[in-house]
Amino acid sequence: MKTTEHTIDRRVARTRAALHQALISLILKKGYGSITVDEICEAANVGRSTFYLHFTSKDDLKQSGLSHLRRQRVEAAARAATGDQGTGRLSFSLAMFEHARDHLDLYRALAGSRGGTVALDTIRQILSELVRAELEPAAASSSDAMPREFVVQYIVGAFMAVLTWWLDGGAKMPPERIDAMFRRLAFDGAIARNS
Amino acid sequence: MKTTEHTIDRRVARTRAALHQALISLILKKGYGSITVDEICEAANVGRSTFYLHFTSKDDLKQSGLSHLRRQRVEAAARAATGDQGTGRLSFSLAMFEHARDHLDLYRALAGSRGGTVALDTIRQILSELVRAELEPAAASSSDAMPREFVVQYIVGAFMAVLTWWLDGGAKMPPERIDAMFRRLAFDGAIARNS
DNA sequence: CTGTTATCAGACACAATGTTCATTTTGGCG
DNA sequence: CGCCAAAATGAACATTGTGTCTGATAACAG
Repeated sequence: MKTTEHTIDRRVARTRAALHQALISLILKKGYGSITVDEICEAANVGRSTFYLHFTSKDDLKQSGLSHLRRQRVEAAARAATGDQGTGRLSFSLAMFEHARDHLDLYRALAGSRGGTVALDTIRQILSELVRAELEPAAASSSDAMPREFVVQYIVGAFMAVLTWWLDGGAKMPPERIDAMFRRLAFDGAIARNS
Repeated sequence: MKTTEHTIDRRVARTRAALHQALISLILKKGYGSITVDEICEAANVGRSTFYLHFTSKDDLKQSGLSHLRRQRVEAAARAATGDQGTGRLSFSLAMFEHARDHLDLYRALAGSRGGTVALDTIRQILSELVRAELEPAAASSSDAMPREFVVQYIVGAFMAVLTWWLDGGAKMPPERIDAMFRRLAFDGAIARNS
């Protein structure tokens, strides 16, 4: 036997990369739902049988791409949380906006109004973990019987909506600006009290 | 010719109702994505050719159901806005939670974690219109260059997330309670300021 | 009752999925 | 370089779901 070691054959690396790239470019072009496996293969110049050699379905391909992202985000959050605490809480937010700016196409495919359900749900899940972890120490703050999970869902929902809006609009504002606005609403409330 | 009047043949009414009902019950059972037209027809006891006599596709059936909802919600919002202003702003919120409680199955199918993309997007759209309209008069409040649309997306995103969470958990808390928590976060902020 | 209209079952063409197999490339390594 | 195991290929195939169309049957409205 040669080496099944943990080095990856260049051929599989190229094939997988081509397929991933083809997918996100197709999502941007025509939305996730209507893409067929044939189209992905043609766009990636890969035989259809080869596709099924690596992934079991279109969704599998997508999920595979998302697992990378999950690892990256969790690491980044760990760094942000320990590093500078000057940002107060919600340390994930700025890092996320910046990461999105640096990989615009990827994020537009994943969290843009195109892209469908799967990615959104996964990202939501990742963020929920991060926020939940951040809220953990502040257990005392949620005093009057407000379930912690409620707050988590509220924040993550708001963040995702804002992120999607920013991406769909072309991500023109700088990440710092969006982040500042998001934190402002999260800390001080979104609506001015009437009286 | 008889009458094409505006009265609807009983057979048509029964068929359509059966199909709509079958759809939401199937969504609850196995999620929207994997449902086939065949299954819908069998569940509704309707011939497949008859299905295509009324709707062009699965999505068409879903959209048709949503258009009812849209009309209802817009009317309800109009009533709530003019009626009692005692609730402050965000008058749509309580009405929505109550309506959801009264039609639990429907809402669990549309906004639960099952149900997929189409419904969520439509509901988000409806809510955006309502919030946008409510924010209109308070134009002055968003003083320092915070785009109004940003606030709209933030609020709607947070609301949808909270609604979904409540529904997926079985909608155990009373609407008033959820509503109060939502308003609290929206008005006073979700995170306690550090210092 | 009568004519209109909805429903039905079944057959059809079509598109996409996922599997299998024999054959050809190609990257890794001695 | 030259070997060979692993990867890629294209073609064929069975399967499932879609959407259309037919002629026959049943149910409604007047």
